[in-house]
Amino acid sequence: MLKIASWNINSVRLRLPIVERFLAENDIDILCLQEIKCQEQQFPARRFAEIGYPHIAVHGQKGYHGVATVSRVLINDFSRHDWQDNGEARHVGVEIPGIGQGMILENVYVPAGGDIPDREQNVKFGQKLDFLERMTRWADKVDRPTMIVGDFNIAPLECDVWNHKQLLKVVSHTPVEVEHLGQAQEAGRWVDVTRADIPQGLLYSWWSYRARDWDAADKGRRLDHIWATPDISNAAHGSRILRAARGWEKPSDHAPVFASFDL
DNA sequence: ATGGTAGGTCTCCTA
Repeated sequence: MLKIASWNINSVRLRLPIVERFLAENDIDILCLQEIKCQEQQFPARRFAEIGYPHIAVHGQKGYHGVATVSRVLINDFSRHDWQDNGEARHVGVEIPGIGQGMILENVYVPAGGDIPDREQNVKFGQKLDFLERMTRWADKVDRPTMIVGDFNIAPLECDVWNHKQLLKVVSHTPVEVEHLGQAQEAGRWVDVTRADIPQGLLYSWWSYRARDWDAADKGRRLDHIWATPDISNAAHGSRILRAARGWEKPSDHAPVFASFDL
C-alpha cells in the first residue's frame, strides 16, 4: 500500500514542526508540498532524511512558490514543467520505479490568478488560463500510469465551495477556470480520487487567513486535489482532507489531502 | 462595498 499526501505549506521552513506532526500521525509514504517559498539549497532535506524521508525532489525559487516531493520509498527526479512560461517553480514530477509499473507522480501548483477574473484587466488571470491550456496539451500525450496532485487553485464543483452563487465571479470558482481545469482532467483521463471517495457534501481544503474565525465562518473552498489515471484510481481508498490541521499552531491556510492506494 | 492576514524579503510582492 502507498499513502500519498499533498499540502500547500506556505513556507516549509517555518512550518517544519507541523509537517513532522502530520507525517508522524498519518503514516504518509510520499508528501507533495507546494509554496515551499525557498530555493533548493535552503530546503530542510537533512531533517526530512532524519525522520525517514530521504528521497527528495525539489523545484524551488527565491521567496515565492516552489514545490517539493519527499518520500520514504525510492523516487527518481523525472520532470519540471514551466506551463506558465515565466520561470516560476510550480511543478516537479517524479517516477516511483518500484510501484505501478513505473508510475509518475506529478506535483503541481497552479497559479492563483489574481483578483479580477478577466485576462484583459488582469495579466495573472490570463497566465493561469494559459498554464492550464499548456498543461492540457501536455496531458493529452501522457501514456503512463499517473497521479497528479497539488494546489490547483480551482474548486470545480458546487459542493467544493461554501456558496456557489456568491463565488461564480470570484477567482478559483469562475466557469472559465472550471472549464479549463475540466479539459486538463479530460485530456489526462484523470479521476478525482477524493470525490470518488466522498461524492456527497461540502468539502474544503482552504480557508482564508483573513476570516476572523475560519472554523465558525467555514467559508472554505476545495482547492487541493488528488487525481489519478483509472488504472491507479481503481486501487484508491480512504481519501480525506485533514481539516484539523488548519487549526494547528501557526497553520498553513491549506489543509493536507491524502489517499491510500493498494498498488 | 470594503478590508481583512500571512510570509519572505529588502520595500512591496504574492497569495
